Amino acid sequence: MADRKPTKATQERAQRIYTKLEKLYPDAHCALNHRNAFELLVATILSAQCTDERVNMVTPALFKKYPTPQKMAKATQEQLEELIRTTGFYRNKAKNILGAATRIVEKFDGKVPDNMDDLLSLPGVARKTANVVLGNAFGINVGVVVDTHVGRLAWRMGLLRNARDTKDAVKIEKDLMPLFEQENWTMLSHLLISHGRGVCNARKPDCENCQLVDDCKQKDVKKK
DNA sequence: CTCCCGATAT
DNA sequence: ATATCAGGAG
Repeated sequence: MADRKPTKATQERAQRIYTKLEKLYPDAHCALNHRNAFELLVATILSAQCTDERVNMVTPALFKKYPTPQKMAKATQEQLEELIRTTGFYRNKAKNILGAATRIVEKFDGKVPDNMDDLLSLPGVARKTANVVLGNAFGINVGVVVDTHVGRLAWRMGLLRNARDTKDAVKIEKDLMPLFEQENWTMLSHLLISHGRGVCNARKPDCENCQLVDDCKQKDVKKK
């Protein structure tokens, strides 16, 4: 458990990266359309292994029919499945949003919880989804949202202690937290995701047009 | 670890 | 054909 502090060089690189990203994406924000915490919670559950663009195609009809936890809790799983089918994993997701809505009504007075423990008690909600809701719906920075983009970028930019952790979201989160100001944690994931979607994508990173190559390991890998 | 799973890019 | 997309549960 050699949980050493990050090196000063890593700290400085992290700050440099954040500053550049902030200038590149001054209006970075949550790309999942939502009007309140409940909609964001549902949209985030639906976003698993699916583009947020696709999620935004199904949520208007979904929220029109089931705008509140109370209404959604009265839906049948089949009704929900039909509306969310194109997001993939639709049986699990329908069961989870139905179960989450039901639990919110029964245990949380119809309101989406604003703390980590209660959010984690909802079906289909783990740390990533909880961090999204806390950060974007409640403005609470208790952790860093680690999704596939954040994990990939964190590794490419040399912000992880060891490359083995690319699959472990919790370890990635623990590596990232001390490198950035807590008040910036939510924005950090928006910035990394913006860059990860547009430039530093998984398939074909556009290193020629990347402003961060100097702080990136991927450029060496790509030199084939 | 496996499974869930449709849509899109390559 | 294969990889990937704001993951989570068993």
